[in-house]
Amino acid sequence: MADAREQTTGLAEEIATRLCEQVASGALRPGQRLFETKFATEMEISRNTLREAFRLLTRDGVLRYEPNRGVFVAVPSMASILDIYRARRLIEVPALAQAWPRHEAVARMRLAVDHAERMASVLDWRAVGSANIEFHRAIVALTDSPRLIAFFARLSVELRLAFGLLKHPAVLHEPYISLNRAIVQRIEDGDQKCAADLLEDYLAKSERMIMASFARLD
Amino acid sequence: MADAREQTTGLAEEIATRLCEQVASGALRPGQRLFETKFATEMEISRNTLREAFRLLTRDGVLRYEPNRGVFVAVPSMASILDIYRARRLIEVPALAQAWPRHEAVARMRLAVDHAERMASVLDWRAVGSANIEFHRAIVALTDSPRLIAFFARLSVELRLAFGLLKHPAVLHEPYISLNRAIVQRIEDGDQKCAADLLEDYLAKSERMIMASFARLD
DNA sequence: ACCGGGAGGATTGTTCAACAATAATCCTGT
DNA sequence: ACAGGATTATTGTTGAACAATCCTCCCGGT
Repeated sequence: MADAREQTTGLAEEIATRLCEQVASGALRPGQRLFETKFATEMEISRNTLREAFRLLTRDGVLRYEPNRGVFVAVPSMASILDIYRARRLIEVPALAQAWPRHEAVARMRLAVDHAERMASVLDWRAVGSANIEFHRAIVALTDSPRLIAFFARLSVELRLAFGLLKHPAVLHEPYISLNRAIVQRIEDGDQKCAADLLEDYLAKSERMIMASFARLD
Repeated sequence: MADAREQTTGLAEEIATRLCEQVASGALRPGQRLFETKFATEMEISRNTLREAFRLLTRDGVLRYEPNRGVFVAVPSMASILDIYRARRLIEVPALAQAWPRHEAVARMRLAVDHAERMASVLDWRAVGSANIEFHRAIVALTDSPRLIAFFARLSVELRLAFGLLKHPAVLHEPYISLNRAIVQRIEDGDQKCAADLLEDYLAKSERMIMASFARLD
């Protein structure tokens, strides 16, 4: 979502991606109410344009409308986490299983892992989380399917939202770097089957972990 | 997309679904330009509200923005058809393979097949097409996954758009009714594996057919 | 006849101001 | 303490305005 786009596409979309980034980065917290007038003046745009941006993000599941009360940052639930992981399994595993080892997205995967490792060495765990998500986007990019890629982009924004809800200790992201490294290694070696199996493990482990963190919340 | 929603959700969304229905029903043809002032006055809403609706539908892939020229009804290409069928396979086949035979969506599948047959007997082929798509939505509903269901709803709108582009002979929809009947029968009998195989055949056949029709166009 | 280049009109992009409708808050009288 | 009504804040929707951009068509030069 919050990636390559823009140009002259229009102010509303630009605002939408900016808001999306703020949500993903944690500047806007889940459940927070977004007042139209306040944000419009802050971002120096008109209320109408802001409303267009809100509509966009509502469609993406980043924001939530309440009929006559306004928009709020979406708050992820256990049910939504389960749903997201289910969809992830459905998309990512076949994507990896049918991967062409010399697809350009493999390089993206490698870059994402490297970046995650660098960020981990500086203890910037939020950046590690972003890099890990970029890794999985690269996996989906292996399919060359615009619709699957767009769908997954939405899922990943929602996922970042959920991560933002949790406390951010190293344990949330650090263990997965080496797993990702193993996966990309297998793909580069041409062993898609094994890579897909590893990914399945990854997803199971990650899902369990995030659910457990969630349960420890409220 | 153009289904259960509404209530007090807001005028823009209501307009969006109405436009979406018009697109799906063929009242708005692919490639057609949508003038803001014209539609705003016709539908008796303000231009601002209409623009919000446009933004919504752009996100769904129903409309297309061209920077300083306006919005157009999206026109499906061969590439998009291929992409849609790829995503359909990825989602529908596992959905069916893991189906619980007494899931309520099975009844929806049965109803859709019955309806398609009735419409075929009256030679209303557009309605047959809609019923067939409803059948496949019901398949995805077997997953109980809100995100997959929403994603598939988008795909199905795009698909209807593509059908609208084609000439509408019986051959486009009629052969698939009996295939659908066979699939729902297998599910009711608890033979998911066989149902999934049948679905795979269905999709392959349907894709070949639509691609051939497409090639015969321009 | 052909081509370049404005002039003018149409349409979008964005803003602003206004008001009705609804929800939240506060105040008051018991 | 609390029910109920008045007040305020916010959203929902509209209309008008103006700049920016694109399209068309006409005109003049070669």
